[in-house]
Amino acid sequence: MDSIDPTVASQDGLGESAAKTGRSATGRGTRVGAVDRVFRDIVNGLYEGRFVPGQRLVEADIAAAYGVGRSTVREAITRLAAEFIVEVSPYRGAQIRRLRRKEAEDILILLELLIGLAARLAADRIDQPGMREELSDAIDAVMRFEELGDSVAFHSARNDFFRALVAASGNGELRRLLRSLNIHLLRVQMRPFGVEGSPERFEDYKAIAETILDGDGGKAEKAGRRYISRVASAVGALPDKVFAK
Amino acid sequence: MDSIDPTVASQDGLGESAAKTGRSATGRGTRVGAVDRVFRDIVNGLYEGRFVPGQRLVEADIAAAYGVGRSTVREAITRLAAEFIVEVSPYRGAQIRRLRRKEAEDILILLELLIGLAARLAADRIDQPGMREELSDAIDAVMRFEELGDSVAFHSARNDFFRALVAASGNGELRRLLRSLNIHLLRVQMRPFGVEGSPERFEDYKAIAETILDGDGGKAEKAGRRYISRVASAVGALPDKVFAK
DNA sequence: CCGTCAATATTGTCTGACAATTTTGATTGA
DNA sequence: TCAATCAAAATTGTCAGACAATATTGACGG
Repeated sequence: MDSIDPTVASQDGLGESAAKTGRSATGRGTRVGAVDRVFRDIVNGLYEGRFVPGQRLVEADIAAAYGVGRSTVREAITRLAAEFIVEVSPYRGAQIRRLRRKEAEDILILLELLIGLAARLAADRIDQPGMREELSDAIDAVMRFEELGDSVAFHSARNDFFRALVAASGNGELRRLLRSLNIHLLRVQMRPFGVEGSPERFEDYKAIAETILDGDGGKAEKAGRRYISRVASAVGALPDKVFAK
Repeated sequence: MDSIDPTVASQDGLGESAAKTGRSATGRGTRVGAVDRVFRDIVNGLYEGRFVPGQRLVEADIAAAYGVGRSTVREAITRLAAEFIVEVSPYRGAQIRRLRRKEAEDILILLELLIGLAARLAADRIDQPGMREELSDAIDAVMRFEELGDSVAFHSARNDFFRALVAASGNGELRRLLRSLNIHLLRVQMRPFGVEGSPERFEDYKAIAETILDGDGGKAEKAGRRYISRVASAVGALPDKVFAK
């Protein structure tokens, strides 16, 4: 019954809001079905703290909370599992993945490579119509938070910036790949320890954006990699209790 | 009813054989359930030509063919979709993904980066116990096919080699990431055109293995990247009809 | 406090149902 | 003949209920 701490919250409001926001994974702007609604809301809930790493997802509870059938929940969980957001063990159910230190390190190694690539490709394509403007807007939005502190709005702006960056790279598979790399989890797990809000990061964001806007692929790649490498250092300095196992 | 050409073959034999072979995605050697059986058999079927890119997967047909419920099929398809092996559109079902030229190119760009990384990391860790031997065996198995022509056994040996390579890299996330990059599809779609069997490739395999066994990370990375880059050239030279859209 | 075992909870899967939507095929009009 | 139209059929999306398999819990005795 009441299984866990930050339990599946309000019955309807959340699901509804997610339903309106969402776009289908299928690509076109299709209306979202019940599975999508549940899936999205759990991912969003992760960011909003309604679900936390380690939390168990009991099918019946979720079905009741969202007012959907168990098969729908099951499909949503299957998708979460396929993206490695949850771990499923047979007859023991799903729980939100909690990264071990080694896993976080491994992810960051890959992330460094991929963000570096994204930055380089983006720089090479910056003269594509609309590209420059979009990226420029995105970085401006981020930099506006340099004075202000950490906040939900900041995280959102920074997300948008990286989304724009990856989009600018023009490599669709890269977008997919980054999604299956669990940056979600990394962020959520590290967030309470202020890895990402610190002032020096703004230097990095600025450097990435400027080198890309200059069309300098080599420097952009370096800037991208340096940023992730610094995040990795910060993560490495975190105490054991942040990580699983 | 009878919807497509290479239709879901024999009723029982395939599922059974897959069931015995399989290991669960969960990590441990758990017994596979019905969903796993279907999922695996479709992926294997791809390699064996029983399923081809573009083919439609009708839930009821598959359920009947494997003797499972539709919900089971549905879960299997959800997993296939999450790994981008099939594309699902609402109310129009799933069909095996067929790569466009651009997608294949994008994949190869990423693959070059990731195989390069895998080779470098593997070289750095080659002195880990058992590592050297495993990789050595794997490359020997591959090279044994230099004289003989292309064959199923060769593909299997080469797969084992790369699996060993990635395992040697010690980066678990890299393994996952490579899985969600659709090398499956790339291979299957290109195979009829002999991209991978050609003799020059053996030079590449040898170079990768030797540099890793020497523990030379820099050279290993280069060798890995060069190999993929050559595959990319070959793929680039293929005619349009190989690709979708 | 520790092991044993039954009661309970939860997952894995099947079946059957029905609405929503797409696809197909027949009919009609130009 | 061809194209537009519309009903019939096929297929998917979702739910509910059922039951076996397995894991977890808690009571009991030592």
